[in-house]
Amino acid sequence: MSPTTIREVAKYANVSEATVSRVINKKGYVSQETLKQVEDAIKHLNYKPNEVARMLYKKKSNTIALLIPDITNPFFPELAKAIEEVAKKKGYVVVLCNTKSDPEIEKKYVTELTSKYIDGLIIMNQSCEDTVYQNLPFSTVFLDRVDKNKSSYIAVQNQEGGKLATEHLISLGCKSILHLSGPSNIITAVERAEGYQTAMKQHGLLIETKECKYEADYAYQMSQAIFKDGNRFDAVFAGNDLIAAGVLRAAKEIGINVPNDLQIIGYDDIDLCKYTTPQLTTIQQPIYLMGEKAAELLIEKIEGVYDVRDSNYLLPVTLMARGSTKPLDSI
Amino acid sequence: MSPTTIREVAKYANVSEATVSRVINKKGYVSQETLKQVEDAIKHLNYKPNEVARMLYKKKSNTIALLIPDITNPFFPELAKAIEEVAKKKGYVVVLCNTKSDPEIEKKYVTELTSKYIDGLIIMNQSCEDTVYQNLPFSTVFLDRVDKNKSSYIAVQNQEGGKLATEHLISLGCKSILHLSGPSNIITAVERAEGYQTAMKQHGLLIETKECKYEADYAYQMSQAIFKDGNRFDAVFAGNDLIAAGVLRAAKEIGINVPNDLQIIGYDDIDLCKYTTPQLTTIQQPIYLMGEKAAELLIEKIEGVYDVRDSNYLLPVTLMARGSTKPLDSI
DNA sequence: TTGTACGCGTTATCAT
DNA sequence: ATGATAACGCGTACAA
Repeated sequence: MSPTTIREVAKYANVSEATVSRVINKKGYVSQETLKQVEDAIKHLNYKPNEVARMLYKKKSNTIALLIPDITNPFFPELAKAIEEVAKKKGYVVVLCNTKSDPEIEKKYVTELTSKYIDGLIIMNQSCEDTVYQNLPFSTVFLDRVDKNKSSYIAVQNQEGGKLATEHLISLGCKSILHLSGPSNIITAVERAEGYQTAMKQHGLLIETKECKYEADYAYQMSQAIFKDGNRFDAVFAGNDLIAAGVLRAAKEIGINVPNDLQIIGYDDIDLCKYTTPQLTTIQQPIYLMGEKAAELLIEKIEGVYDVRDSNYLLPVTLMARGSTKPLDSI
Repeated sequence: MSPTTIREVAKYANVSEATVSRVINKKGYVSQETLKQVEDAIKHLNYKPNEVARMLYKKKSNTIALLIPDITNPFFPELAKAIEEVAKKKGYVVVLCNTKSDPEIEKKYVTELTSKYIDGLIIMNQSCEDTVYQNLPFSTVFLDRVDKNKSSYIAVQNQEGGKLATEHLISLGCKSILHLSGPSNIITAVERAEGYQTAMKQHGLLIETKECKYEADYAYQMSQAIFKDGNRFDAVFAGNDLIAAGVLRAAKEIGINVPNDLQIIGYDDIDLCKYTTPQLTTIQQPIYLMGEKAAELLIEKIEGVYDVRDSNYLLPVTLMARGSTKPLDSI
C-alpha cells in the first residue's frame, strides 16, 4: 500500500496542494471553512507528510546520529538513553550507528550520514583520523574526548580518573598494581593509562600495563593466563567495568580472594558493578550528565541563531568504593 | 559546507547530469573518454550522491528499522548486533528505535517510519495493538512473538522455556516456587508464566506469580520486600536474567544462601549470567540465531521477486545449569 | 484567502 | 553515446 500524497488530499478536499501544505504546517492564511475541509480529508485519507520529500526540500531531517563503539557494552546504551531523552524532548530522532571501534566502519558511517541530511552527529570514542570530521555539512559534538581541533566536545577527566583509582589502591597499601587498559586506539583508554602511570611514578612503583579489550570474556581469558602460574599482583586497575568483571571472575575461579589477596577497581560504574560478588569498586563517570550535555550542546549548535562558539565541558569523576577493594579504615 | 550536487559535477565535466548519473550507477552506455572525465570530476569535487533525493525517487532507502523495548537490557543489544551483521552483509543499514515497551512510543515510531521509506521493520516484543502493523507500506517481521495475523515471525518456545525452568526446579526438590514474571503487556512474559503454571499444576504445586519489570534494580527492591519478613520460597523462576540478578543480590545481602536455601533460574542467558556469584542458571535463548533468522527473513521479504509467503520459525530453548541451582546429581 | 509554478537532487524515459 | 526533461512529494515565493 503506497501512502497518500498531498496531491490526493488536495483533490479530495477540492483545494490546491499549497493550501494543504499551509494546513499541515500551520503557516499562512487559510479560512476556517477550508481548514475544516482539509483536515477532514487528511483524517479520512490518513495522510502523513512524506518526511523524505520534506528533507529534500528543507535540507533538514530532525535527526541526530550517534556513533557508538560497542552496543553490547552497557556503558553506551546508558549514555545513548540519556541522549535520546533530551533529543526527543526537543523534537529530534536519534539514530544509532555501531562502529565497533573500527576506523573503517566509522569512516563509512560518516560519509553515508553526510548524504542523508542528518542535522548533527555525536561521536563517542572516536577511533578514526580527525580529517574525517572536517568540513562536514552538519554539527558535531565529541563525547569522551578532549579537543584537538577546537570543535565542541564533552570530555571526562580521564587522567584524573586513572590517577584517582591508582592512588586509592596505593593508599590501601598496594605496591604491585597491574593496569589492564582498553584498546590503545581509543583516546580515553590512553588517558586513563597515563593517569595510572603518573600516580605510579609519583610513588616510585613499577608500571605494568597490558592492553586488553573492553570485553568481559576477553578480560577473563587474559586474566586466567596472567594468574596461571601464580599471582604476583596485589591489585588490578581495569580500564573499564567489563574488564574488572572478567578479572574478578578469573580470580575467584582460581581461588584468589578478592579483596584480601587481590583488589580490583573498574571504570564507568555501570549497573553490573552492583551485581557481582563482591561488588565492584569503580571510577564513576557521570553517564547521564555526559549524555545530557552532549545532546544539549549539539542541539544548541544545530539551532543556534547566534553564532554558537564551540563550548566544551570537562566533567568530573568520582570514586565509588565497594567490596572489590578493602575499606579505607581497615588500613 | 553544502555538499556537491550532480549538477556541479556535470558542469565541471562538461557533460549532462544524465551522463553523470549513468556513471554513478554504472547503467547505460558511456564512452571511455567521458567516463574518465566524469570520474575525475567526481573525485575532484568529492561528490557523493544525495541519498535523500535517491530515496524520494526510488522509494527505497536500504534501511531497516528495529523496534527495541529497552536498549539497556543487554539481551536486546546482543540481538541487535546479530541483526546488524546480517543486514550490513546484504547492504542494509540498521536504525535502532527505543520504544521502552511503551505502546504510545511504539506506535509513534511506526507512523514516523512509514513516512521515511524504510524498507523493512523488525519488531521485538510488540507492546501495542496489532492494528498498528496492518497495511504498512514496508515489510515486517516479528521477533519473539507468535503469530496472530499470519504475518512473518521468529518465535521462541516461551511456554516450553517456562516449563523447562520450572520442572528443573521441581526435579531438584523444590516445592514452593515463586515466579517473578515480566510485564504482562509483553506476550513472551505471559507465555513464560503460562509454562510455569502448567508445570506447577501438573505437579500439584501452588502457583505464586508476581509481576515485575525487566530491570535488575527493580527486581532487587521487590525481592528485598519479599524477603523482608523471612523467605518462604525454596526457589525463584525469574522472567529474565536481570530479574534473576536482582533476586540473587537481595538474597545474598539478606543472608539467604544460594543455591542451598534458595535456587534461582533466569531467562535469556545474557553475558551477565557468568559474572555473578554463583553464576546464574538460566533458560538459554538462541540470541544470535534469532537475530540472524529475523534479518534474513525480512530481507527475503523485501527483495523477494517471487511471492515470499510468510514463513515462520519457532526456535528452541535450552537449560543452562550453573551455580544458582543445585547440581542434579546432588539429589 | 487561495492557486500557480518552481526548486530541492536524483533517476529514467525518450529523443537525438 | 549523450542530452533534455519529467517525475518523486513537498514547501514557498509570487501572483491573483
